[in-house]
Amino acid sequence: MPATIRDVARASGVHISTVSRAFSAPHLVNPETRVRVLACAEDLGYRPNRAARALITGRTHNIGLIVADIANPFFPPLIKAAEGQARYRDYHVFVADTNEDASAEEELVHALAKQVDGVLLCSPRMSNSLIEQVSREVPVVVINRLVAGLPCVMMDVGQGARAAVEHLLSLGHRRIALLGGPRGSWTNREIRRTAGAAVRVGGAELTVLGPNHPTEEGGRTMAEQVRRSGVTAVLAYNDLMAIGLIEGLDALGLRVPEDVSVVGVDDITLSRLTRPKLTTVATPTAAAGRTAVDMLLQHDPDASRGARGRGAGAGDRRTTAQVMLQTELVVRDSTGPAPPPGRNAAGT
Amino acid sequence: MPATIRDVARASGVHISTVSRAFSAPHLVNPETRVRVLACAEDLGYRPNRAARALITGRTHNIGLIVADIANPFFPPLIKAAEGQARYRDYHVFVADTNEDASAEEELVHALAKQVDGVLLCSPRMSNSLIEQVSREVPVVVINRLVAGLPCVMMDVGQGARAAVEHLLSLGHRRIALLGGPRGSWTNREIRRTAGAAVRVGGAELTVLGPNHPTEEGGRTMAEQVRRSGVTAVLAYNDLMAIGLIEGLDALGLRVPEDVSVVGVDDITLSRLTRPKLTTVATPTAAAGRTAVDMLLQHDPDASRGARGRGAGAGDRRTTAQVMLQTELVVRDSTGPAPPPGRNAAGT
DNA sequence: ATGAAAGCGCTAACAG
DNA sequence: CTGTTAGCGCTTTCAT
Repeated sequence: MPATIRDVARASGVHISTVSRAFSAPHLVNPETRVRVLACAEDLGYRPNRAARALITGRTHNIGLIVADIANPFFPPLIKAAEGQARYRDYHVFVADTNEDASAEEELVHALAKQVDGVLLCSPRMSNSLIEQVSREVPVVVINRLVAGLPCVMMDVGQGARAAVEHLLSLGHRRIALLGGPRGSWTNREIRRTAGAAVRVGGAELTVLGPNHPTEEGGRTMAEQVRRSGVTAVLAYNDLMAIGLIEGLDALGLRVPEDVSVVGVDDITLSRLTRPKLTTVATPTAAAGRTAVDMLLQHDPDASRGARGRGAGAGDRRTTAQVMLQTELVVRDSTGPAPPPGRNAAGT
Repeated sequence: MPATIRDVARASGVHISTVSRAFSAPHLVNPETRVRVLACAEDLGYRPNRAARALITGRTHNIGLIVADIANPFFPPLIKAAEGQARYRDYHVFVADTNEDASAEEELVHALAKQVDGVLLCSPRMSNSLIEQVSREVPVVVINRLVAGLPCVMMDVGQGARAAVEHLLSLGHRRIALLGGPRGSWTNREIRRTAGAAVRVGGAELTVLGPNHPTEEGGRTMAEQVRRSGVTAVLAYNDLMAIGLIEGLDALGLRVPEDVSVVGVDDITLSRLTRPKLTTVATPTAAAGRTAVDMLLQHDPDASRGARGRGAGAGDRRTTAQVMLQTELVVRDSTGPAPPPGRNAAGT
């Protein structure tokens, strides 16, 4: 039913290879012929079949985007940015949700491999060695993880966590808890490492609580343990957990920030809308999505448009870049001066 | 580099068509041969190339999902559910974002048409006639809109709006505002129609404010007008606007629900997390996503699994169903008794 | 500048 | 049950 290249050839009185060229190598065809062919194509509503083309060129003009949980508010802005940048470069994008399951990730890469020119792995839960392995089947760019030898886009949550801790120290907090995220998360390790160092430098004390499920629920259920730990401030793995924790603390009669200060990570939209507004480490998720797409498509031969590095420092060279995007501490209302000793209900 | 059907044929000593059958029509091949072939395939890491297969079968095992704004918190749960259901049926899904632009919608359908077996149009901004037109190029299921002759999945926001208004009336509110959404939204019309009727039945007064951009910002900027209108309760087009409005009212010194009651629509995750917690009309977005996929794939010949109607009433018959999913009023903390006359700062 | 022919990876009759 | 043949829609040598 849809018009094929043959229909266009017939209508315009040329051979199909000429029609083909009119689309994919316009300079090889006589301007007049080309105009005529294109006009016929337009008339018939003809569009080259990308799949058929891919069969022979080996390039599909599709990319895959694999995320742990579409409904986690961290991802949609990243997906949106990646999809936008991809389509700007004339690529379509498959989105797949793994439900936080590492084996689903692997299966998905294999299933998608033949249909895409590359895959974006967002905050993968797979092991590094598995990532390296699948990257031999299809080009991969990893987001939110450092994998040697592979192109990676990271956000410098380490720096952000340090800034957060220093902020808390400057407010007089001396007993700080880290509400950890999921096992196997690179981000989680980074936060833990740098927060640990910063707390040590400040001569304070860090209690690590976790690992936890990176959700609001995960945060809420930890409220009791936070209270018992006797800390006056908490740095959470992400905003969702921070918000859940605030709710949980509230239910226990602890006020934020009067009794306990809470800092999140990500700066999802939600964090501006809760009360108190959340102090958090803002991560450039949209930029990460764009940059990752640019890195994946960096060798695209027919990059007609948008080819040159938008998105911070993807680099034009034929190198396997590893990009670290900067983060920023956004101070809002969930952090405040440490309460005077004895005021916190700790342990009682 | 990746193994082809020919490699498998060579390795297992059979003709390629036997390999093909081993995968797509297993019952037509001798069990022993099949086992051997499958083993070789496994060894070589062979996977049928879906695109090549599609070229001849005409079915891609892909679907397209076109949404106005991935980052709008209403959509991710829908996308997640649709993607999950699609993959459960062994389909991959393209996701595309139109940035609320009708012409982008149309273009996207055309661009995707050849690569998918069908498209889900989520809350389309296109005109009905345009939708009908594109539906001749590729099968379409429409979500959140009624288009004659096409399969549609709707949520009964009308019923929900009525329930919301009745809730407000029972709290003593007599002057109610409707904070409208975007022009061209079917949902918006439904809410307006039924809310109008319910208010009339209750002998109260309805002020319509809008249309507005369906965002938090859209709600916030209307706060002043809401105050001037002198109403004691507001029904907003969606939760985002309701939350924005609450913020705006707060900035004007009006308390929710003491001075003004506010009801949203959608029950996005956020509405449980703001203060006050939002009273809202919960829409079954995940069910809508699943149902729409089931309707789209209803004639799938090789529905090996998940074929029979999960998802409310998609129906097995060869009909063009139009499904209306039920909504539910969730009463939380943003609604309360109407303030005694004179207490509201209206008009002053 | 254009046409002819071969073939990408696969499935679908049709024989046998 | 398995092999043969043709061909899906397109690009790409190779001629002309």
